[in-house]
Amino acid sequence: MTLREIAELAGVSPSAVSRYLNGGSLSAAKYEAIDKVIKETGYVPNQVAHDLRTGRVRQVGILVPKIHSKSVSQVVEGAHEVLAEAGYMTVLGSLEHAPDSVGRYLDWMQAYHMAGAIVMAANDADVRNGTYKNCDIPLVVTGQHFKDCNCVYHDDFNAAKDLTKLLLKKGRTRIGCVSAPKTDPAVGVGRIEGVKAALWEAGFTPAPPTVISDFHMESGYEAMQQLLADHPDLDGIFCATDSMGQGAMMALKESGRRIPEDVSVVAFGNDWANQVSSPQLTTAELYQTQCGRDAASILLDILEKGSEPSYTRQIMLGYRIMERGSV
Amino acid sequence: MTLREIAELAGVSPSAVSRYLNGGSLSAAKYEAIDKVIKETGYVPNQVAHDLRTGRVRQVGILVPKIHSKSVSQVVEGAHEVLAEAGYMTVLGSLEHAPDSVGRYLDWMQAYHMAGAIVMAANDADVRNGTYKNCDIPLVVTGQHFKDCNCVYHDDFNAAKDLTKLLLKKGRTRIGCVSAPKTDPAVGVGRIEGVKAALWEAGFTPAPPTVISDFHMESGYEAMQQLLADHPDLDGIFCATDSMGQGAMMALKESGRRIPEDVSVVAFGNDWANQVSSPQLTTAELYQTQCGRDAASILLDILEKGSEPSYTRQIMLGYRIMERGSV
DNA sequence: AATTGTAATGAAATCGATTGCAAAAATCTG
DNA sequence: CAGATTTTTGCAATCGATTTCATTACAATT
Repeated sequence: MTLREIAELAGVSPSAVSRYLNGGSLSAAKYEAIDKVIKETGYVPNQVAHDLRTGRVRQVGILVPKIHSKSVSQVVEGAHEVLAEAGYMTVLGSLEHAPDSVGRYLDWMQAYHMAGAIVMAANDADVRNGTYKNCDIPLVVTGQHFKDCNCVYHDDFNAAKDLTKLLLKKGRTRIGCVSAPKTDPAVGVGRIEGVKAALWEAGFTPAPPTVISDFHMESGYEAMQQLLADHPDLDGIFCATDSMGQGAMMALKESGRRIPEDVSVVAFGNDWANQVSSPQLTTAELYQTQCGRDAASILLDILEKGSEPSYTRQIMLGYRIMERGSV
Repeated sequence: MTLREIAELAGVSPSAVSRYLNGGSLSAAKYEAIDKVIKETGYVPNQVAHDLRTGRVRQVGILVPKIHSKSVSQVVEGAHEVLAEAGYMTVLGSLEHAPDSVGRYLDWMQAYHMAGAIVMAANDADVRNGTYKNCDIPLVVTGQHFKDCNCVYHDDFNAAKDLTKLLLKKGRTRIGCVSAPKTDPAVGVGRIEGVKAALWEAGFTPAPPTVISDFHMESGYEAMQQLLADHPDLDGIFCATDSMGQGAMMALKESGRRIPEDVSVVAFGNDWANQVSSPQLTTAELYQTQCGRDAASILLDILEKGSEPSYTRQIMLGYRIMERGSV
């Protein structure tokens, strides 16, 4: 069923049908005739032809490091919510099985003339080699702060600082860290900087002993064992993510230490698992869903309100400390 | 930059450029000339125009009840993996903020002439009112079994039966259930049927006391309290999902019962939280990622191999019982 | 009744690719 | 080397919409 066929059936010109669909001056008689034919035939306009002619594609790409992860799925959910509301489709691109394909995905999205894209920046390598710059659709980066680039990110620094202050307030003075790979600037670097800042302000000058782990619970478990082997007297542990925090708690309990009597533990993410572990794990909650919503809103601002695209918008989101039994 | 401009710059006809892009007889000299111009200008063919002309859109829609959920994100991940590999984009549609819009999404996907769609059927209302039937792009339904419909689903019945047999093997004879709403045929009905079948075969004729809960931990907690109020002597609890299982364990512990000494608990889903709770929760793991992969593969079979579309394919996936401390 | 302004109408061009077809060029026969 | 065969080539039509523009119809004004 094409627009032309509808026009013939209704005895009008194609232009009239187009005006029926998109609004334009049309006599009541013709309107009715077209309406009737369309209802009868169940005609649906070909969106591809529409998009080609108008040059506007109501699709937004979202690039993520992987899909099945709490923070990622929350950001996607937030973005989808806002985009769907505004009539845009969300097109997914995951880097999990093709880690170096940010450029390929962006090319693809440009080829489709998509309205814009949201990029969850897991690492900043692509920013350094300029993948984002020479892209002629509007982009918003999430989870990481970059100069000259629309972005929505979390206050990892202060959240980590507050968690550390909480450890100090509980009388902990020998703090150790289970960190994440440095390739992730926000998680692997920013959070540890927050810890250091809190310790520095409290007068503890040497940097805290830190072991780098790779996000998983098992790896957090091993990292904790290593920390304990080198520094058996630690009494406060900062973990960069919840799963590593849970792994660390396992190692601590296994070593005979009591939480929080002997050691306090804090982590990051507010996963629901933290409520079922014993003790419950104290964490900082980041507003991931809001992050996705805000990224989408920025995009819509650029697309719909036609606001200055060269002006870069940056949004830093807050956090919430969830104090639980582990401190 | 359009194909025509490239043709002019290279001094050839548009057809030649098209042949360069899509493969077709072309002299070496012309090939080189076009290649040079394309490399210099960074030309990317307009995919929308391509799709309009060929009538083939390399996009597949995936309809989900919500995005941020373990099982959903796993299915999406599996589907995306297979689709991306085959050169298709994954377009997301979530029903969370527009519960009744399965039809609207399908219309949208048809308007875009997408290659196909994967539908995670959270409830079967849409099947009953035929939303899926009068859709002229190929569909694959996941998570639920339907006649005359491509689908990939789990063996909820036997998984639940095996979990129940495990309870029986541990000497539990007074079994209670925390179930899910009946609007979800697989989770809310199929799993309980499995429990009943196991009990029946073991000679326990009366149906087990069952309270319906709505998936969340809090609601599982309340359901368990109610079960205990009505049947204080229960010694084995079957929960239809992990989160409800964790809620149930909380209620049991709070009532002073010891797990697994006084009561055994089993649930469904193998969430990682089950490893950090104490005791660790025994569950059945379903292969959600595989479910997504299989759904995508069925679609690709229909699209690429052009296999009989009227022939419906049905795949039932297995499961794995993860026995842990809660039994 | 003549004039002016506004609303309605459809023919034709356009978006940016692909493709059938006939003509031209190159290659292969004997 | 003429003739048959195959490979290259570009013109023009096409996919299914939108949109400009010139024209017609109609109502309002003087």
